[in-house]
Amino acid sequence: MSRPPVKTLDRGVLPSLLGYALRRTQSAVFADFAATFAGAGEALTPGEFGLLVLVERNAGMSQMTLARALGIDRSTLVPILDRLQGRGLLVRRRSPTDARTHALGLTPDGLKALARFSKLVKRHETRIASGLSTAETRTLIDLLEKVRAGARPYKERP
Amino acid sequence: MSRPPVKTLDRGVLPSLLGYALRRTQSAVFADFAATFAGAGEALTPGEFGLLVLVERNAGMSQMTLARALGIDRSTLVPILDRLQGRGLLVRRRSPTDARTHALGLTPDGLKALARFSKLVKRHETRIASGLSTAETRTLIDLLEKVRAGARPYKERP
DNA sequence: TATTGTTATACTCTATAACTATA
DNA sequence: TATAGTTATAGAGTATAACAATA
Repeated sequence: MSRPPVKTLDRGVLPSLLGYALRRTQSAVFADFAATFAGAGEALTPGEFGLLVLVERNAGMSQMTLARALGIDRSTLVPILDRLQGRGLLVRRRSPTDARTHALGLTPDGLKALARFSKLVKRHETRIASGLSTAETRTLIDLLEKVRAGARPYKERP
Repeated sequence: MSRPPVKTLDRGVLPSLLGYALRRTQSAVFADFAATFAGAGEALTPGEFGLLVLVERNAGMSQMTLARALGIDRSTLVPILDRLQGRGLLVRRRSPTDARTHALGLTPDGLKALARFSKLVKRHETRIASGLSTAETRTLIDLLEKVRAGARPYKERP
């Protein structure tokens, strides 16, 4: 019945395996996020949640501004907004001051949904941090920020 | 010149923002990995590196075994192996004991490439951990493992 | 001329379902 | 009947290049 064990890259292969630990944890956390939402009959990705929060806190922002804040190309953003708009959570309004841009905003439904989503995210955050003390969680976030600071920026200046 | 500041979700929105910190750090680390390889004229993703290490350490393993170890569907694995095989790094051999399966292995070129890749990954790992002491790095990996343990598993048993 | 949003196009990663060869 | 690998297909995330509208 039992399969022979597979030698993984857990140990010995690399000095610290920080990147690997990060990837595995991130994957498990993503799965927990999805499971938390699915269990409540909702469907949302962490990226969509982040986007909605950004739009809620910066009502009227343009797609370019949002794309920059998310670190993605403006063309990538288009189908993502299409979907959220199709779900009735978000609207593109014509900016009165610059007709080239759209003023993004949440619909009343979007605001209600975001309130529900935030509760689920809190539940999710509580679960993934359940093995850690408050101090440990604080330490973890601090260390993650230090790692982020040490990583090379996305685009090297040419 | 300066753009008005965008309110992000850094603070106040959620209890701990662990998931968010994880995502941002993971993204920066991924970018550093890519930049490290691009800077050396090589191209490889963290996932491809992990796959190569797995095959090197488990020569003759089948695609199903590898897919399970990677946590992906067997159909997802096919084009990934196609590409690595197309680059001459990996081979699918017919298993002598079970003709349904392929015995995976690295080519001599694949072994040489993996040695180069491993040096680059060490360089990358050193850089991303450069802001941390050895003890902090150890702590970070331990805390990440605790988080992973607290997250719900991918598939709930039905 | 430069910027914004969109479209067209192209990869990659991911999955499910159906097919084939084998067990 | 069950398993391994493949293919067909589809959805999402990512990008670059070109285009129309507007500044």
